[in-house]
Order: sequence, then structure tokens, then C-alpha cells
Amino acid sequence: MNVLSQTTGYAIEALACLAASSSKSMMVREIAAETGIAQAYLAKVVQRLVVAGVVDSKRGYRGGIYLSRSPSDITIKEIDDAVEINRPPDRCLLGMTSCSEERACPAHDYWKETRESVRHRLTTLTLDDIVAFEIGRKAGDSGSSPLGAG
Amino acid sequence: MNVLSQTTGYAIEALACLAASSSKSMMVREIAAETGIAQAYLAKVVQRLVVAGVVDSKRGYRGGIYLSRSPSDITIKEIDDAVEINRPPDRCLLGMTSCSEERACPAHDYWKETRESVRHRLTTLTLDDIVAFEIGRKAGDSGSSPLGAG
DNA sequence: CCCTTAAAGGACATGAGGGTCAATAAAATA
DNA sequence: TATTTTATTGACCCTCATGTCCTTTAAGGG
Repeated sequence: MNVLSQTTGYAIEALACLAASSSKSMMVREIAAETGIAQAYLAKVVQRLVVAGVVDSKRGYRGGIYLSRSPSDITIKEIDDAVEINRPPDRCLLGMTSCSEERACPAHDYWKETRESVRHRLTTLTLDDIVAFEIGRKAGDSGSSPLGAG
Repeated sequence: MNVLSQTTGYAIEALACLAASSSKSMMVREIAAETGIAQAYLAKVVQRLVVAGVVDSKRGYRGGIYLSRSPSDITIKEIDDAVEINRPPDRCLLGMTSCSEERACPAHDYWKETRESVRHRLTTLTLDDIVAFEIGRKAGDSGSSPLGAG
């Protein structure tokens, strides 16, 4: 049971790394080194963020990428949408293809509410929250999560 | 955002079809015809259910498959476990590999609770509930779901 | 203008999920 | 026993997510 893909996870980690950096701009290579994500693949992921306008980029000498907005203004949902292009529609909770809005399966309404709840979290959570997580992580801290036990 | 795989969905539909049938036993071919699932693939899926002891089978002339227990005694979770062999562990809500129980991401606790809620639904919901769904479907009925709006 | 540098982009590799097809094994019946 | 029937099994194919490698394009600095 997964919500965001591993690739979207990479995007989040990379952007959090960028947002947490003291310098405004970073090279993909630096981010890859810090996060441990494979550089060549991360470059492809970053490309999608550039296309979506989440980050801006500059080529060549002294090039790199930088956030197009404040971290508090970039939601996880937005990052996910940027990365997951041509996303297949959500399946029924039970995986049944015969389940539809008109003829709901026994878990249909429950699942609809749950999906909506998750979607709400994703639009509420911003890069700032992730940065706090990353900082805490480096400090060996186990500080409380911004959203609590939900 | 998917919970059960398409293949598990096939298993549920097939078992519901079997449970709803007036005859105790059905051939895979019949179930495939009624559900619209590809026969050759359904045979493989059914095989996993046989191995897991959810259904029994008989080969040759007048052979077929039949439920090993009452439909009210077969949970969706059990079907899922039977089908999903070697299932990879659940990812963090945010897809971050660096998230763990020791150093939780900002959505960790929330996601843990949500996962548990879904798991509970899956262990509560039985084949009987699905059969009711299928029967209502054939009748063009839009009857209420056994579990309500959750 | 030439060289270096870093993002952009294309070609290809790999593994899992979903799916097909043909061969094999057991069960009933003629 | 021979034939039919149906589950079982193995080999193969397609698509997609993930990932690597190599070339191309733009931007600065000498």
C-alpha cells in the first residue's frame, strides 16, 4: 500500500536538501551526493520539477537549480503532480475494476473518504515541514512531527 | 494510490462469483466467462488461492474449484495475502526511503494510523459482503454498502 | 573564440506485474 | 484401457518504473 512513488520521494528529499541549503543554488551532483540518490536518475526527476515550474535551472559554469518560490509555498501534492505525469487513475480499494461511482463496492465510500483525507494532508504539508524533518534527522533529534499523530 | 493489486481484485471477483453460484463447484473457464477475466491468467491466480487453502480443486472430467470454507469465513485480507506472495514492504506515505520508526517523517504517525484503519477494514470485510455487492450489481440495484460511509 | 562546466535529453538495461500459449498431469467415463 | 476433460505448470511476451550511460546544449571564464 503506497501513496507516493519512490521517485516522488526522491523529488521531496532533493527539494528539501535544496531548501535546507545555505546557498540559494545547488548542482544536481551535490544534491545527489548529499541525499544518496543516483545522480543520473535524479537529473531526470529534477527535469520534471523544472518543467512544472517548481524549480528553476541554469546550465553551464556556475549553473545549478534553485527553488522558484519559498519552501512554505511548495506543497507535497504539487511536487507529486510535477513528478507523476500521466498517472493512472486510482484503483478501487479492493482492486476491483467493476467498482464505480454508480455501483459502489462495499468499501467504496470508506475509501473515498480515506483518499480525500490523504489528499488533504498532501496539500497541507509543505517543503518547510520536510526541511524541519531533515534538520532534525541530521541532529539526531527525534522532534515531534508538525502534523502530530493525525 | 492503490491498496490491493488488480490481480487481487481478480481473485476477489472470482471468489465472489464462485460463492454466489448456485452450484458448489465451478470451472475456471466458467468463472472467467462470467467475470470477463482472462482465463489463462485467472487460472494462475486461482492456483495461488489453492496453495493458500482458500479454495480446493479437482482436476479432469467434472472437475473445478470450490470454496474450502463458508464465504463469511473468508476475509479480503486473507485473499490478498494468498495472492500477494513476496510483497514488498509498505513505503512511507511520502515515498521517502529515509523515513523509519526511529526517525519518523512529518506524516509518519498519520500514515501509520491510516494504514491500520485500512488493514482493519480488510480483515473485517468477508466474501459474503462482496457477494451482496455482486448480486445488487446484477439486479441493477444501488443498495447501501454493508460498511456504510465509514 | 575556445575550453570547461552543468543541465537536458536520447538510448538502453533491468525487474516486477500482468498476460498468452502450449505442454503435462490427474480424474471420470466410455 | 483409451479418450476426454480440466487443473497445473513452464516458457515466453509486453508494459512500466527505475536506473545507467553517453551525447548534446547552453552558459561563464580564460
